[in-house]
Formats: sequence, structure tokens, C-alpha cells
Amino acid sequence: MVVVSGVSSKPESLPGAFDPSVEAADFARSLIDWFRREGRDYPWRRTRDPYAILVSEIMLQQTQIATVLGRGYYDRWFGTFPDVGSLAAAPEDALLKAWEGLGYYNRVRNLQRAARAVIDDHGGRFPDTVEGLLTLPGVGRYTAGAVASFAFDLPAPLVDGNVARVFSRLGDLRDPVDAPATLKRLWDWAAMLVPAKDARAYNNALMELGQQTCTKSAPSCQKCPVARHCRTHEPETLPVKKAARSTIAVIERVVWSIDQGRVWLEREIGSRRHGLWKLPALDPDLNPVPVALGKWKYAITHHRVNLIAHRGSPAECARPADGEWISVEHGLQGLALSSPHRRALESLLASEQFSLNG
DNA sequence: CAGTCGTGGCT
DNA sequence: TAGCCAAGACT
Repeated sequence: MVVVSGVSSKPESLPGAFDPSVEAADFARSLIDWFRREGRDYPWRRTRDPYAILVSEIMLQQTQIATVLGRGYYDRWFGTFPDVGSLAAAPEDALLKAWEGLGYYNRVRNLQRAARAVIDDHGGRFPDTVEGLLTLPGVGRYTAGAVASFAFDLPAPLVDGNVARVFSRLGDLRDPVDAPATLKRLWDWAAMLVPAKDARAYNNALMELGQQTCTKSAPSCQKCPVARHCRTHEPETLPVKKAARSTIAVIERVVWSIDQGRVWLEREIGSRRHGLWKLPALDPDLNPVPVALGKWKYAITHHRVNLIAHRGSPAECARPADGEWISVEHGLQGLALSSPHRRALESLLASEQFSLNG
């Protein structure tokens, strides 16, 4: 194996095991100085409005910055829901439309519940303690720490994927970072390391370090401002994680029914993607199975789904009473669909146009 | 506590 | 291609 960066060029580190109680002050100082020089400019770093910061944190849960910014979710959001009150009062369909394509749709429902809690239980003012923030729906210990430090500059600890990676390398931790015991240790470290002053800059710096320097593959140890605190000699082997669940193959059959410029769609019922519109499920008892018009693949959690669309009518649907005719020209754009169904629908529509015109 | 929840980009 | 993974939270 040829190591271009990392191991061979990794700077010398302090002797012994990483000890946050001893190294905290220098660690924080070095990190913050680096961040003031190298920190990136994100819109949520230009505000201290807890509402805007909460929105950004919820959007960014398990979601890359490039998605949230590049596809316009963050900027569009404030055009639709400029403040807590407007979010609290919004209809669910508007929430889902704003969230369409971001996934984990319970996030946006919880975000609205949080907004309503701020209005109803806190007189419209955001809680400004970790404990208070933790009472808000959808706000766990990471997000509580993020809002507390980013909005209020409180010395609140925080551990996300970036921080877990940084700490596992810092201490050369070989135990799975997603094991509860290891996680507790990481949170203890975070609490010991966060400085009483400048926690906003410090937490931003810690996450930014994981994002641009202590990266998952090919970390840039020679550029790292806290390399002398780091005890690992094999950063690219860390963090260790527990084995992932094996994936399960699934077939999803849906009905493509179009008539006079309208398509037959239904709403998702149940927890997964609840409230989103979809191509209706095919009646599983149908024999023979109607002709297939197209196939698509997508992944959802640990499932690999083969999505197959069949030509049919409402009569071929599993729940024929639950659908609606939606005008392609006037209704479709306003509905929130899951990405795979949106993709399949657009594709089917395009081939329909083609067969009509050609 | 382990299982579940979406999606797009990257390897 | 298929798996891994990202500013996690909830049950």
C-alpha cells in the first residue's frame, strides 16, 4: 500500500494517551485560531437567530451540506417560512413540499411541532439552555448542543459524525464509535474539551476540522492544527464501526394510470413517507400481472427496491378508493412526492408524451 | 437497545 | 454494481 498522505507525513504527537483534562486549553486555542483563518462561510454561520440555526441543523441531519445548499432547500425555506410563527401555522402539505427530496420526512413534522412548542409553551422565544432545547420534538443531544452553542454561544458539548471521527483518531480509539459505551466516552470528551468562552467558534471549528482536514479518507494530517494532540498513526483505519445490517431486496409494483391529462395518484399511509403522494400500489392478487412499462431501482434504509410500473387503471390498484385524479398541468407540481416516485412519474410522463406525439 | 427512517454522491 | 455514508432522533 502506498501512503501519499497521513501516516508517513503525520507530525509528531505528545507522549502517552490523549488526556482531555490536560490538553483541553491548547486544543481549543489551536482549533479556534485555525478556524478563524480557514473556516468556511455558510449562511447559518452568518446568523445567531435560533430559528434559522435550528432549521439548518434539522436539514443537515444525515444530509450533506452540498445537498442542503446546492439544491436550494435552505434558501427556499425562509421564503416560505420566514419565522417560527409562519412555520407553526403552516399546513402539512406545505411542509412536505418544502422538504420534498430531502428524506427523513419526520424531521420536518417534528420541526413544526418544535415551532409550535416555542410559540405555545415559550411565548415565542426559543429556549436558551440545552435542557430547554432538548424538550423540543426532533431535537436530540447533538442538535441541542449545536443550537445552544451556535445561537447562544453557550459552552455546550456536541458530537456528530465529524466529531466522532476526529475524536476516535485523536485518542486512537479502536472500539466501534457507534457502540453506546464508546459514544458516552466521546460525549465526555466533548464536554471536557469545550471551552467556557468562544464555544460557538470552537464547535464550528471541531466540525469543520472533520469536514475539511480530518476527512474520512486521506486525512491531511500535515495541515491539521491539532496534530500534536493526535495519538493515532493510522487515521484512515478509524473510526471503527459496527457491521451494517445486510440489505434486503424488495419489489414494489405500482400502477400507471393516465386519462385526459390526469394521473391517478394516492397518498402514502403509515409511517414511512407518510403524507407524501405516490404512484398507487398494484393489487397484489392480480393474475396475470399487467404489462410492465418501466423499472427503476432505489435504496431506502437497508432495502434495495425494484420499482416496477404497470399499465392499469384505478381498478388494478390495491386501494382503489384511496386515489385521486391529478391534473398533470395544474396539480402535479404542487404535490410532494418521494424522489423515486417523482423520478418514475416524470419518466412515464415523458414516454407518454412521446407516444402521443410520435 | 437495536431497528427504523430517505436521499444523493462517492468509491 | 453495490455498499458506504452524511451537521441524528425516535421508538
